[in-house]
Amino acid sequence: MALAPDPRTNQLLAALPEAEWGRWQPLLEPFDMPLGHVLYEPGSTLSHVYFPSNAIVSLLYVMENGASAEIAVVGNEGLVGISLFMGGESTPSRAVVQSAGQGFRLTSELIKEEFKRAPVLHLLLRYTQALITQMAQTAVCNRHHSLDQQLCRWLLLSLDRLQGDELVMTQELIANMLGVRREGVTEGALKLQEAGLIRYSRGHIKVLDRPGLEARTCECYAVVKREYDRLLPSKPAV
Amino acid sequence: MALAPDPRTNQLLAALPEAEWGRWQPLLEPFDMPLGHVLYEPGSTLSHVYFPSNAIVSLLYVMENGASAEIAVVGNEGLVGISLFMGGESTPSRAVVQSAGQGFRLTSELIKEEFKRAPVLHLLLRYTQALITQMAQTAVCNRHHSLDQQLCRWLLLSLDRLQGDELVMTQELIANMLGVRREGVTEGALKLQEAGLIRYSRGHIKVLDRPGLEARTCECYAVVKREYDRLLPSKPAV
DNA sequence: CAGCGTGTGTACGGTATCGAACATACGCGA
DNA sequence: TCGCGTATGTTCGATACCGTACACACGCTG
Repeated sequence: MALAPDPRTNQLLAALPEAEWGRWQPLLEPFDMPLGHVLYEPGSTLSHVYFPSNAIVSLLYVMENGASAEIAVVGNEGLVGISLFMGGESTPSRAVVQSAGQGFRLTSELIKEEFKRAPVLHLLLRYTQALITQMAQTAVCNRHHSLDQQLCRWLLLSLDRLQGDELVMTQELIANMLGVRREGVTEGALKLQEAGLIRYSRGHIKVLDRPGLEARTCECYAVVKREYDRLLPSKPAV
Repeated sequence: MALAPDPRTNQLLAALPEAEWGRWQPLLEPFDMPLGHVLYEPGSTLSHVYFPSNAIVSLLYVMENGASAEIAVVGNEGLVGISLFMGGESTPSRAVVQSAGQGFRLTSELIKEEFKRAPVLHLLLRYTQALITQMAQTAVCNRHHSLDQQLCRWLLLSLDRLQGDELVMTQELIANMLGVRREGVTEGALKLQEAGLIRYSRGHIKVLDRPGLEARTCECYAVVKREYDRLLPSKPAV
């Protein structure tokens, strides 16, 4: 209903070099962003990238039980849909308009055109997206899950990054990583040991029952692992 | 001391197309990663990107009071130093070897060579890095700061993304964003209103004393804002 | 202007984690 | 083999937040 604002209200569009701006300007489509409108759902393939002019969009992660946490906010300083040019096409999060307004959008084909020229980038950008997922999930996990669950998640993530089933790591250090007290890690580790899932002693942790850990952790571990597997298949690229 | 492992133990290097691999192989420098070694400090300009072979590196955010939280873990599935090719050169976090091992590294000049070809990318990648900072800081804030502080942070971040001093936003929605109960937001908002910092009524929040909010929030707001300002100066690029 | 829905205020016990203080115990090095 | 340093275990009260339940009250709509 409202008049389309100046596209260059968006600071990213405003910062475009003139050559690119000339190319993009005719392709930008004005787009209305009413409160609550969902720009993308977790896992869906994005059709556009969105440049808010005067709207705010929340990147939200919704957990299996329905609880949610905002991962980040995007306003006229940015864009919604980085996974399109990161190479992942989708993300595990949802984008919801949190404050109504207008913006502009560009089709996925056009934004991807801009990346055709740089072949190596894609690999690094895909990795970056996986890393971003890990960060986002860390935020969610910090908010919603118990220390015990987070400990399991942490052990599994670390294990995935090593060969073998043993970690050299004191509980004090783990506590630093998780941002909790050492005593809390001690109690959690005790429970895991009593359950026969791990065995540890003075800085050496041996994982005896990996599926058991996976059963005790929260969904966060699986979300991160799935994204790494999806974005970084172990085969060399063609 | 140990023999340098196969560079392609690192899955990113393994996934490189043969053409790139041929270019990179002679340039990769074997690199030892002893426990506790710091690959980069917050704010420092990176000299290399690191590809762990059998080590684990933690991306750690250390707060002003010394408390810390891990943002992400990197092992042989990835690399340390994305800010180099993201364009930001540095990050507010620290990278510490969490599990000793070896890896390879590439100088910043070489990795940046790979990006010379794609001019537009830089803008988008710089924005991405700012967004990543926001996510990381969200994780830290979730772990360490009070609901009251997080509420102030959230109001300020939202305000920065709008014009004016008013938000149209119910406490229920804010609670969803922060991942807390609605009642908690009510109590926090009450305190802010009683302190004369905001005034609100039925979904309309007016900010009366912005500096007052900044004084009440945690360092997280400033960290994020500083990174956005640094990475995305409002002037159009040349 | 009457009524109802939505947004806000309040109160309760329950619990996970904190902060601090201290007890034990493994295992390396002298 | 003896000690000492570092790693782990245990306890305590304090507190921030949760889950639930319910009361109030603004303002839109009929």
